[in-house]
Parts: sequence; C-alpha cells; structure tokens
Amino acid sequence: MQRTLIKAALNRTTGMDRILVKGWVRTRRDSKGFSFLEINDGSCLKNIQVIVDETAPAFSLLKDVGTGAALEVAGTLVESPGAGQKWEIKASELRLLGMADPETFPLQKKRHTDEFLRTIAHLRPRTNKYGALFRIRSEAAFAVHHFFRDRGFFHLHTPILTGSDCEGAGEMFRVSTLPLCPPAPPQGESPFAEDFFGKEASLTVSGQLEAELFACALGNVYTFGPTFRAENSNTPRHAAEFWMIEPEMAFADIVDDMDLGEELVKAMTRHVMENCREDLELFARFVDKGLLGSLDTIMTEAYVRLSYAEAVDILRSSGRPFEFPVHFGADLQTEHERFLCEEHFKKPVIVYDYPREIKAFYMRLNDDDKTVAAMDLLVPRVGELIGGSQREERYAVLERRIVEAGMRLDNYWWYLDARRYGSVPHAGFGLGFERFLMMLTGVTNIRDVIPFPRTPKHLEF
RNA sequence: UCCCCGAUAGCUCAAUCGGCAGAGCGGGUGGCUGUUAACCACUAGGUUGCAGGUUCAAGUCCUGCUCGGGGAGCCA
Repeated sequence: MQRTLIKAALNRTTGMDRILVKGWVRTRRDSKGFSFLEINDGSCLKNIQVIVDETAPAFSLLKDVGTGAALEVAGTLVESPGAGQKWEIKASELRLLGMADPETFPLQKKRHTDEFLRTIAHLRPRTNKYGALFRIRSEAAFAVHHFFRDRGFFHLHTPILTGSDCEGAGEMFRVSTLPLCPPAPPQGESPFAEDFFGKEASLTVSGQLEAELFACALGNVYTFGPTFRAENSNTPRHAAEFWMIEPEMAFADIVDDMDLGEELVKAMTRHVMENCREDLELFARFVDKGLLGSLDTIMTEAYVRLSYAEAVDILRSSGRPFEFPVHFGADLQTEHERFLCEEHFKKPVIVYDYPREIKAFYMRLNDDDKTVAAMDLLVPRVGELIGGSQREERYAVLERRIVEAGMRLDNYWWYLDARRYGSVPHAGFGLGFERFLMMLTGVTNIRDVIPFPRTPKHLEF
C-alpha cells in the first residue's frame, strides 16, 4: 500500500478504508484500554491523531513507542469524535521503524528556547517552529525563481571558487590543497605556484561581477547561491555562509533597480503569505504578534525613497541624541537606519545616492561628482535587506575609480574589458535570503533561519 | 574585535544578608472507558560551566578561562 502524506490525509473530504502513514511520534497519551498517538511526517504543521485500541494487534508494540520514535501506521481514516481534529486514524497495524530512547531524546512536548535547539540543530527541524520555518524557506526560494522567470530573467550559476583576490565585499576564505606548512617557494615565486589553481583561490563573496557580464549578454539575469564572508562578525544578522539573490539588469538605471528590489520583496512576501499561511500563522502567534500586520504593510504600501542627503536632513532635524553624530559624508549607523524605518516612517525605506567615499568602486558616479548611484533597502527589525547600485559603465571613470580604491587594474582586466565593447547602463543588487526570512517570520537571529549556521568558531553539524 | 549581561537536575527556572540544593516540565512505575502541552499518585535524577582564591562556611564574594545572549563595527 502506498504511503499517504499527513497533509493529504488531513485535507480529505471523505474517510479511507485503508490508509498508511509514516512519521515521527510527537506525543502519546494513554488511557485505560486505548492510547492516542500524534504523528508528524513534516508534510505540514499539523499532526495526525492515531488511536490504538487495546484489542488491536498493534497494542503490544506501544511500550517501545515514545516521543521521537519513527512509526508506520496502517488503519482506517475516520472522522474524529473528539474535539480538535476532523480526522483520525484507527490503527490496525503498527510498525516501529526507529526507536527513540525516552531517557535521552532531548525534544519535549513543551516549548524549548532557540538557544537550546541550536545545540541540537540535527533534531530541531522536528519541532513545530523549525519545521514550519524550513517549509517556508523552501517556498520562499521557489518564489524567487517564480518571480524572475515571470519577468524574463535567466538563472545564472556563478562560480563559488574565485581567483579575484579582492571582490571588495569583505574578508574571504582561502581555498587550498597545499599542506599546512608547505616548503618555502623559490625566491621570487608565488607561494601559491604549487597550489591547485597555481594562484590564490577563495570562496566567493558575491557573484555580482560575473553576473554583470552575463547581464550584458542575456539581458536580465539573477544568481541565487551560497556566499561566504570571513568577517569576524558576531551579531544576530551575520553568518559566514549565507544565501544571496543577485539580479543584474542591462539597460537599467538606479530607479529600475529600486523598482525591482521593491517588487521582489513584495512578490516573495505575497507568495509565502498565499502558500504557507498555516506555517506563517505559527510565527504570528508565538514569535511576533504584529507579524501579519507588518507583512501587510510590506506587501501593500509604497516604500519610502529618499536620497542620502534627505536622510541626513531628517536625522539631523529629528532632535534625537544619536550616539554617532550625523553629517554628510559619514555612513549611516545602525541606530540611524533603525530610526528611519522603525520610528520615522514605520515601513521599508530605500536610501539612494550615497557619498562616493563610503561606497564600492563599481558604483556609478553621479553627475555631482560627489555621490554614487547606490541604494540600500532597509526594513524594520532586520535593517539592511538589499544593497545595490547602478554600475559604472564608463571605461575611463571605472578605471579611475579602481585606481583610487588602491586596487590593481590587471586583476580586473576582464571587468574593464566589458566596458570597451558595447558597454551599456546596467544595475543590480544583492538580497540576503536569510535576512528576508527573518523579516518574514519575525525570527530575530540569523542562526535560526538557516539549517546549519556557520559563524565564527562554529562549524558543527 | 570591543562593551554589557548570564551559566544551578535532561529542559525552563527559583534559592532572602555568605549558613540544610528546590519547583514545574520531561523520564520511570502504577491508576484512569475519547485524550488534546491529558489528568491523579508515587519515584529516580546535582562535580551549581571550568581552574584558582577569600572565609569557620561559597550556588552566592574575588581573579582568570570557556560557552551562551544582547549591543557596536564589518555587511546581505
């Protein structure tokens, strides 16, 4: 007999004479003469209730069936006489697939702290909250592909291994096959000459530069993959390995870029709202009471757009005694970003046209010669969700900016070359997938929205 | 990396001025004829994060370390 997913069983409009489900026991309640089991198979948030009568042949197996055990249940799907569920399974046969020692199984029926569950990340997806979270994560990833495919974007697989020794987005992890203490190279030879690639190699910190080249060929592309930053960041918003969505559009400027970012966040949010309602409601109930309201704002209201100069004016005239004083030329601090989107506007805010000195070399220089066409999308509680820009497409300007940034031109020959042959205005951004999930669920620590988080000094599982 | 806070039973926490190590949940055993975080009774369970120090006496005070949380910086 074929296995029925619990999600499908619970959605039925009629009973079933024969049903087979497989899953993990969430709880067992005994009474005289019969026993109730609640089984979850991960297909949905809800468990299915199984009743085992002492007259059933399976009853003797129950002594070994505790919370956490894996079970196969055959029986009939019938309407439940009890309150709380429409359907239940009257079990005729049970098969114990995998025992779980109740003395040591760490998950209880009651609520656990996120900190404790992080120490048992191999088991936490078996809880309601983390099961819901990772179903949502899966659906949100699908929403990304759905959104871009609808708009004629091509999914591009950019390399994870890179030889660009400074992509400009942070410290990189070095990748090597050399022994830990290699013999010293001959005078004048690179220490990486004997390494796998014959040069220094790293894990990518961004697919942007490569995506730009493909945008200037296929038109609109996006990448969606893992990204690695070796920064010693110890915050609830940073991970050493995270997933990033990086669209890149040819024939597009900074306004097109902001439009795309706003549409993407709205569409992803709407998709999950429509397809993961039950899982999302768990977060609205137990994690953030105001979640559905703030998601509604994110989906329906126009995001505030203001220039960096305007943002500085608002901050200066706010009368707020910020720890870091605000003045043109200084980067916005977290307290400033939070003030803007959490207190002043109470909705997502896009800040654009930042001073050139505080932004990356590849961002397009504006006509004022003081600012670049950069934009950050800030959302309440999470902060920077998107960082992007129109790219510098003018060869001479880009060359000058690379030199000014103190970088070597020959490392970027191919990036510059793209500006010599049919260069066009183009723009793109990076959206942190985990940060999006934090916004979506109200979860406040990035380590709880990624299956096995990698952070400084943490490489367990 | 810097600043602040914390670590007591498997989990979540309490322990007054430095004076007997406690509860709920979870586990075990028994009971209960439809339970819903079931209920009732009994029961086991501790190197108080680690290493030093002060004291007649340290979970409690001091120093160092480890781990966790929050804030800051870096950014997505």
